[in-house]
Amino acid sequence: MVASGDAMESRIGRMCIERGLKMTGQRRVIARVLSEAEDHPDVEELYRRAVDLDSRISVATVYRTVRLLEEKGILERRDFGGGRARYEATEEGDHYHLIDVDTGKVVEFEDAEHTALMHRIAERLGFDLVSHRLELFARRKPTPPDEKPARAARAASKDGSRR
Amino acid sequence: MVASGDAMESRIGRMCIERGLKMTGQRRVIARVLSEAEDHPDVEELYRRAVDLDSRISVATVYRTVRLLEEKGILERRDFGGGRARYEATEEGDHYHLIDVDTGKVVEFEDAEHTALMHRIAERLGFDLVSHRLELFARRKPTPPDEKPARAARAASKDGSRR
DNA sequence: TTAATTGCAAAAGATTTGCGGGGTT
DNA sequence: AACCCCGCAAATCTTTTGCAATTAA
Repeated sequence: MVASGDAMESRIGRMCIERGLKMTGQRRVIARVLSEAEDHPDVEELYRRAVDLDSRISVATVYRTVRLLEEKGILERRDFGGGRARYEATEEGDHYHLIDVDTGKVVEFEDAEHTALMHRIAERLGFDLVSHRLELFARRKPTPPDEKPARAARAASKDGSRR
Repeated sequence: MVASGDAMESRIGRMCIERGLKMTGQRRVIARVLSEAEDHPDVEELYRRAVDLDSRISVATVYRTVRLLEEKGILERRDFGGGRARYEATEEGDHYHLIDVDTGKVVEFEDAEHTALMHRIAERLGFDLVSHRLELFARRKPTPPDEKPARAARAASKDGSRR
């Protein structure tokens, strides 16, 4: 058989191959879109981005692929309210999301203290923690008129899919 | 007019009256079902329980009522996974949910430390916390063979709606 | 009386699926 | 060649809504 060079394969594309998934053209495209996404797109948005790269892709396939990758642990499904599921690549270490209730922007953050606390709480109740889910809904703090405007938050601000 | 005694009104029924909602027969029934619920039923389940008390109720009305009560702050909508929204009466103080991944049972718990931490985190990111959401998914800890079996957890164990 | 509420069934929005054709291993 | 995957459209599932009839205030 022909040697299949992974050289041009996206990060998620490589993960698919590692897990022995059959790499079709559309999977490669979707994997690339996901690899390049820095936000938390929903299926509609993934579909738009994928079609931009290759028009021979249907929403059904995006749904099927996103589902498959979630089962394989490559993707994680999120619910930020708004009816549609949103996705992001699985990353090392837990991180959480703060949703700006006015703009819909999503800010990611880590907090080891919180993670540890979750384990302690489950423990206290007689359980082993399998996973947990945390979302903060918040409003940007108004800048006090007398102080110099606050600089941008250190955490990355990632917007969601289009409205 | 005839004096309308609240005496036989359910707890949530009284809250509806306080907020000036028009009390129809179906609302009274749904309010009663909600007042008596000790779990986190979804709309289907609420509908079943309501119909048991009065067959002249439609699912549409349950959907409409549950939505109205949520807007009025009387109910809170929950998402424990599984596709359908689930509801519980708003209570004093924040409490959270641990879902047993094997049985679907829901355990409620409070944790002031966690609540405080959430405010601190939002603050740190430059936001005012509006609300937050936390769910633990966990598995009951196996009883070590050498020790006497653990007694029931102190927290109340509430199951969800039927599967 | 008057405006709000209800039932019914149709509509909507998101996601899944059956099927015949096509691509990957 | 064998089996998996794709596109399409129809099907599901949950929740919402238009409309005419009914009811609380």
